[in-house]
Amino acid sequence: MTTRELLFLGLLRHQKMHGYQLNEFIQQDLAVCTDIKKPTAYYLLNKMEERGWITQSSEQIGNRPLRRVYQITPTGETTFQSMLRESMQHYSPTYFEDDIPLAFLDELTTDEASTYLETRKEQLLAELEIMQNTPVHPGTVQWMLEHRLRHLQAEAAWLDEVLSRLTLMEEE
Amino acid sequence: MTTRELLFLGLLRHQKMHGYQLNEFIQQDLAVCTDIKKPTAYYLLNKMEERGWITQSSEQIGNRPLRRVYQITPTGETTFQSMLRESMQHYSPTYFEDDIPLAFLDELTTDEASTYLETRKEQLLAELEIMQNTPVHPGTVQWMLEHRLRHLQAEAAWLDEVLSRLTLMEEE
DNA sequence: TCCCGATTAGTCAAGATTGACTAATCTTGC
DNA sequence: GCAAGATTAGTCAATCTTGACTAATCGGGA
Repeated sequence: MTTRELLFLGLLRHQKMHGYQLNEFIQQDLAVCTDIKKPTAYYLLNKMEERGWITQSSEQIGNRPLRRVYQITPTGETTFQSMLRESMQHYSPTYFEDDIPLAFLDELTTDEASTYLETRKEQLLAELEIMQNTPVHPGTVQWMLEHRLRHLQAEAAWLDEVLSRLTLMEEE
Repeated sequence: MTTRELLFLGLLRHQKMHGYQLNEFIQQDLAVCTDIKKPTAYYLLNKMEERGWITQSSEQIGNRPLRRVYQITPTGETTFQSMLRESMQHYSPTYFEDDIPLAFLDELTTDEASTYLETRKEQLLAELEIMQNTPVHPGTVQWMLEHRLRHLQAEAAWLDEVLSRLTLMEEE
């Protein structure tokens, strides 16, 4: 995912941030769109520094441990601009992990399959519920929420169809 | 993705296969649901052998290079059964790489953004076209195709909405 | 005041993934 | 009959990702 680097650059454009802050923001506010783990974040930030897209400096507040503050460079800004345009105009296919078990649906009895898929559906509906009750986020994060909402709805509709087909097969 | 291992086990249940054959099948028939590269496949197959899920044996036909034939073991079959049930009942969230550029949509003029998203839409529609003209696949592969089709349609609808909102903003 | 769990800030080694490469055989067009 | 490209079958080194760990400081209740 090259877009992970785009994300870091985009976040650093508005303000310098330290590693912990970046990780917090990604895990709390951007959980809808990505799931970058902490060590991955530091790895990418180091790489970006080597490439000259950002700089690191150390900062200490009180007796807290030293922390690295990351700041975008002019090169980083240029990179951001071109990566944004590049990624904005390309559709990249998404693979659904859940498709693979689906390929072996016929190894289970229709009855057993239905039970499992009902469980899955409940989880899906729970997530839909959460999303629909999420307070409106400012700016473009809201767009991502809506995007995700649409896909979740498509997924729910699809699951319903699979389940009803299974029921039909069961009756035969 | 643990489901990649499920996939290999599922494929080997019906017939022993050699590495090349597995890779061919995944790239040609399962391109809708995954994109496992060749070295990843061999890596996973080796790991699965170490765990005792499959066995390797060498085979030579004519003067062709030696090839490894993979075969599922009883342990592998048990693993398949439990992995299938496990994965079938859990919904796992999908992240869309395209969401990240979307987060910085407001860094572009509405005009420029529209142009890029139109390009993206064309690629999406081209893929939709291909999928709708794909001949019906046998068995459950067809289900995956339909699943993907639904998500592509949701994506197209979403893109349309973003584009129309951008147009509204442009008029203000 | 002092102890314990939460928070802060990160590291490390192990595991997963892939682009680029190798090296043999086949095939087909002349 | 043979040279050039396609196909077969796989390897290797580099890169990316993460679970589990470390080690300090802070906050609040007994």
